[in-house]
Amino acid sequence: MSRPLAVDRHSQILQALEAQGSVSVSDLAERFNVSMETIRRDLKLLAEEGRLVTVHGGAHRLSNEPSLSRRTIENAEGKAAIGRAAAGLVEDGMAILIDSGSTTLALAQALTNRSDLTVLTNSLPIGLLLARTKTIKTVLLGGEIEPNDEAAFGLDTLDLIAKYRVDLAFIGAGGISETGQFTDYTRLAAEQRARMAGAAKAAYVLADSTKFSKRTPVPIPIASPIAALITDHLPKGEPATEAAARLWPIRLAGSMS
Amino acid sequence: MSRPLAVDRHSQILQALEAQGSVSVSDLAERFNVSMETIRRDLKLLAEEGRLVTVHGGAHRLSNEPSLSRRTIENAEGKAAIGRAAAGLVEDGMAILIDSGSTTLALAQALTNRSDLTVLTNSLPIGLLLARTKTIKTVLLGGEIEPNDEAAFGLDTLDLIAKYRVDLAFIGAGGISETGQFTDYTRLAAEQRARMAGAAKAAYVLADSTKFSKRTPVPIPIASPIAALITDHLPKGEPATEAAARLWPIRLAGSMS
DNA sequence: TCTAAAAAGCCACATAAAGTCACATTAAAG
DNA sequence: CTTTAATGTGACTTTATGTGGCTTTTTAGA
Repeated sequence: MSRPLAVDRHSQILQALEAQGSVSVSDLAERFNVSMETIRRDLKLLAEEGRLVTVHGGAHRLSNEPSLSRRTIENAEGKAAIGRAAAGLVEDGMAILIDSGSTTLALAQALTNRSDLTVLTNSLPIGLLLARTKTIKTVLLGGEIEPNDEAAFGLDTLDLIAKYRVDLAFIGAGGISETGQFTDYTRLAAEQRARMAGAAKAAYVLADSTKFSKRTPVPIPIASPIAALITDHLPKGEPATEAAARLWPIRLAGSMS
Repeated sequence: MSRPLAVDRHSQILQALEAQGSVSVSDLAERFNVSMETIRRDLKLLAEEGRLVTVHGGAHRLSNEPSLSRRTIENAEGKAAIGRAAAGLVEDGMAILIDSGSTTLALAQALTNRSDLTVLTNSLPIGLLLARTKTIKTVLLGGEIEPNDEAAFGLDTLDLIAKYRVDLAFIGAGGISETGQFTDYTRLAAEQRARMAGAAKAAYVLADSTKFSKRTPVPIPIASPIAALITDHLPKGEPATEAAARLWPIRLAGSMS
């Protein structure tokens, strides 16, 4: 008795997944006349290759993962405190620029009860949040959307930044290096954040305490000195903490309720 | 006896939430033939992931914004049918432009299981939806955000549109005049939609049947002839229906389930 | 405004489907 | 004929769902 090829089954599983979005172990076992165990082994294999995600009872396509919302949870309290502190710097009538990221999203949240502001941002969640207040004029800096950040990056975004001049800019960062420099994941993102800082009369960097122990590859080439680094607290013993404290003025956000 | 996948239920709950704004535990329990307790556990899980908020008796969207969501409900089935029909025109590898609006949002929804597409849009919900697929490259046409439309309009948006050339454009409309012309609420929006149509090799207008009885002040100055008007059905007796049928090729979207 | 019935939520426990792992079996390859 | 990779089997564990008792919230009537 000849045995059907396993690879055929694998490609058919992927095809079914493409068509239906999800598949169940029991259905597949019946369809291919193999045991559920075999199907499970198939799915496990394909999952290790990163071609699907297994769930109880079957598997579904990768996608629709709440990448941003999960990050939002990390040190949510500290970020909220930073957001409130940063919001305190914003005066009525100002035009400000808010970078993408979970910490800057906390700032946007803190601004929702304000009015008579113009906010520029490249972040979709921030844009949506502020536009819905209907009291804050919101400008979205368009461009190619980076799914993980849920924000726009690219040539178009850089072009748009260059067209505006704002009072304040609030910039995020991927991490802080041992030398106290702000760093980012990609060359493009680093450059874009630097340009954002350059478009404002005063630029603040928002980075919560977890950033001091994160290293990302690209330094953000900030041209003009920043007004302050706003953070929730300074982790002791980190080389990044002391280096940053020597380089930038630091504002601590009281992380009370 | 095999059990249906829980993840499918979860995504359907989220989808229902997207369309209706809120869902009730008892309705969902009946719809999926599971106990209310199971639904509660689902909602609790999704709430912990930050994808909805639970309330007594059910759940609703976070950031609940009525202006768009209410419109979304109006003739939701017809719009979904239009979305599916329009999605059928989109081939792999294409670059397309999707205008803002509830009807075009239905198109975006129908495209979420596709890949190898580039989509340009000025709508924040559409941009967010498609970017999260991670398989569709999404470009957001930035500009000033109009809160009611949750989309970008303005000089910046027009500039960005001019920089791109796409295969297909799908345009919305505020209403249809007695002479069969598409109309809009503001001069700017009308101009912008016309430019969008002009940026594509072929432009389709998506307008559901309720639009034939709506009159909005500004005609959309479409320069090149559109490829077709896609609608769910043609209301009888409306002067706009007959006028539009004389002016544009019409595609009817079968509004089956 | 107060109060009682109804609806919804919560929790602990029961159960069946799904998953895991070790081992047996079988077909293909050398 | 032996080796190897794939698949099946059965014992056991984990997960998902349902059920019933009890608490909380909502609603409606006095």
